[in-house]
Amino acid sequence: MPMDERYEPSKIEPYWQAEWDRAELYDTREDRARPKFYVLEMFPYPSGDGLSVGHLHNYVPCDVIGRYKRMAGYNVLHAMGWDAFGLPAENDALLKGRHPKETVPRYAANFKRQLKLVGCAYDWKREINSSTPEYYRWTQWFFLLLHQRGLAYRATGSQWWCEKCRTILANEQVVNGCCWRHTDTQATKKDLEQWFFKITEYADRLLDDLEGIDWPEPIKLMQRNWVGRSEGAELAFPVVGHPGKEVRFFTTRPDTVFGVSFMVLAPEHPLVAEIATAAQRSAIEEYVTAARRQSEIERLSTVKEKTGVFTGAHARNPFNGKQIPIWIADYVLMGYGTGAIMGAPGEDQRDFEFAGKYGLEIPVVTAPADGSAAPADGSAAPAGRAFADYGVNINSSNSELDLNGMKTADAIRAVCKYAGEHELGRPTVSYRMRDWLISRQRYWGCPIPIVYCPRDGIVPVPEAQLPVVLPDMTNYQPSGTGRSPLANAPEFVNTTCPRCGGPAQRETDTLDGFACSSWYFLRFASPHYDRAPFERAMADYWLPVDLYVGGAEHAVMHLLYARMWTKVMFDAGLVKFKEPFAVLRNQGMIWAADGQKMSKSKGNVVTPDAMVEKYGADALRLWELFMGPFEEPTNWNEEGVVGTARYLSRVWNAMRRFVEAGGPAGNPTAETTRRAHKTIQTVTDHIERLRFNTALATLMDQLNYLMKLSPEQAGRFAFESYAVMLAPLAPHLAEELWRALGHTTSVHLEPWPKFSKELARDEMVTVVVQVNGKVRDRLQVAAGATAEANTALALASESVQRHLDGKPPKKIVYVADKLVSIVA
RNA sequence: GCCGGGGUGGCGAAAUGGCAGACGCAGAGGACUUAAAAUCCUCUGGAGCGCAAGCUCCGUGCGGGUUCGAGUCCCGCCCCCGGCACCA
Repeated sequence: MPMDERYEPSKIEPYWQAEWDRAELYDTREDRARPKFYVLEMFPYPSGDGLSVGHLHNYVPCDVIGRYKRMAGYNVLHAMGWDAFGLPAENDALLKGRHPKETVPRYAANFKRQLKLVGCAYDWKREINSSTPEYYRWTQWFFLLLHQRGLAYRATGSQWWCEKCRTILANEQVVNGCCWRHTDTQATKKDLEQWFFKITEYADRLLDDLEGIDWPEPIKLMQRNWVGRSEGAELAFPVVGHPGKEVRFFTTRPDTVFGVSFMVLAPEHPLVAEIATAAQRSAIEEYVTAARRQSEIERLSTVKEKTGVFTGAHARNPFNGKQIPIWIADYVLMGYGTGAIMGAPGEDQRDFEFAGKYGLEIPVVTAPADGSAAPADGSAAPAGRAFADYGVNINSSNSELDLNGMKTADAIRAVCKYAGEHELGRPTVSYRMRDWLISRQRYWGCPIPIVYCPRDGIVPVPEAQLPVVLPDMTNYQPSGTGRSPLANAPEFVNTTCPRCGGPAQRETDTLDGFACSSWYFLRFASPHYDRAPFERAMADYWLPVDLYVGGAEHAVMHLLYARMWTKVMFDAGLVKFKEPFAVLRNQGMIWAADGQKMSKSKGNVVTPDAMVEKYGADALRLWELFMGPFEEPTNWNEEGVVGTARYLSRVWNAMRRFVEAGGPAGNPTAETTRRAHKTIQTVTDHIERLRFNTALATLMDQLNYLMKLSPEQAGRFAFESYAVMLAPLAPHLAEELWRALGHTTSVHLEPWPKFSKELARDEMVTVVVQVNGKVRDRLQVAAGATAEANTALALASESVQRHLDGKPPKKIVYVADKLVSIVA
């Protein structure tokens, strides 16, 4: 078929997109003779702004992998869906006065149109939307599963609250301690009964199973730090004058127990009210109120000076009988450990600062193990800071226990043993991670399938009655009471108890959006199955995900929650894998040309629509791939698209010249054949390793080479394999080239080209000759030449002789086919 | 403050411890054209030497080190980006 004189993407791209749809080219096939490959990108929230070229830096590379794997012989599952519940949609709805039920599908349709516009190949028959009853029915089902397994419970949690909005605020809606809409109104905390998932029960497994998955190390590290496992001891000191009352606390350094000079309780600690003396009461109350106004990040800031208030009460350290003051301070959090600590200022920098500020004693009980700079006995800490490292105990003994001279690790064991024998405490593991608060006082979310019955209490909605449908409210403004807008829908709230049939009320909170995204990867395996969240056989076949791609901003929460749910499913016998994502990669963020985040308000958004119109979808795709390493962030630069568009034009012209010459088998030289095979080898390797930028550079290089040859010299193999390799990268142009080469089937059904290692091997190599570390000559020699031969050639070089200047070589380093390094 | 990732031409970037700057953008010169666009060819890190082919020196944030050889490994700094957690 003859080719047009010029490459005009606007003529060919819509044609092939329609053709692929018609041929159902990207429908998932389940050919059991082929291995499966499940590639997935984190499903997006379909915003009204549509996709930017920044988003495509995730979708285009995944599309390339999906297309490549299909050609390489895999059954590929690659589908797309919408994470459509949540705060952004609800805010957008309140702002524009349009119901999310109407806007979400419209926005999603726009995303879909844009993805099709750039030629991304998804199996759209598997499209899912987390805000549809067909989907969230099963999110509710999972809630019931967790509830049934004792992993969902109710407890008090505090939430930010704005007195003017009369509504709950998300963390991100609190700016400088005030409401985002009312910058003059201090946000306060409101206590509410809410639902939690017991993710802490999975803490150790979430840590241990990181070992077996291929994820970026920084992400694994962030997860480990988030879980924050630490080993230590839980001890208890009795409160003086309050028989039966004690301060229980966790410490990682029980060895420093002889150096405790005070205790600190979190301001919220229940013991505070009981033990505070009358004289201190008002100061305490004032401090507690102030502490509750701060965000956690503020409270935990290291740059801020430590503050606290004395309760007036004392505790007795049972290890040495000392009476020590009990304080409260905001640097101790109720949510970690037991909400209390022992103050060992000689060995903990925070305690050191606190003791310094309030004139508390600073005993020293640990000395450096090497004996250097051993602090003087007594109360003065050395060098103006705590000695927090492990060392050797000093000043640490009572009549039964003598730690002096013991190394820290041994002293820890000794204290734990002693504490156990005297019922003072026990070794404990503590975690930084807290349980997952899943209640949201919002309208646009998945209703929690729970009913409150005056007779039967908390009753889960039976599975057969799912879904609990989100009512179609016209007024989803905040309720003003702190409850979700659903509380304003009596037809929703008022129901009958599933157990006794009597009048009852529905739970009005909705589920955290992270619940929807904790299982969606399973839904794609059987998206229309209506008897369970997924069809077992399909899940067994497709899961786990072979390549999961998304931004590093989801390093912790989403990925941790999805991992936890998967483990719950495993425990329930629903799936046979423990980890949902075998391989994870993070694409680099694309900033706008001005280095800022692309956003409509900044007016720096570049849309795929504009780029496709100007340069074509293939050119845009190629620039997304070529602009830099896939995992590195970079700034958008439109001028680069000119380059990839020009490259595609050159491909077109080269192919046209070849086809017009009759597409000859030709008689390529060994070198030309070698280059063709080596190109396949390199491109294959680089795509496998997600190094799309260098894969493309290799193809550009090869094109430059082919253009210097006549069609006869280049030969058919070079051009055919070239067109096939272009298929995942520039899918529209590749179809056109393939057809021009005389084929009648889609290039996307072709097998990935094979190369011969034998033929790809270099015949001639450049051996670099160095004298004293500087390059002085280059030898063009046959690959595999002997060390003797190459060394002799190197020494014979005129330039080498000149730089040796008559001196005899002292040493010669030889690297086969690479280098002769002469040291004179 | 802590943790993680970076710093290479005018720009985006290449480079298993072995030729620094592949590939592209921008720029300069030339060919084609009445002209322009498009396309094609040549040059393009800095300094110096040479009529010339070419040659020499310097150069991967800064300062040290290891090595025959360092953009790459080690130690100490500076700057930028991301994340967050004073976690007892």
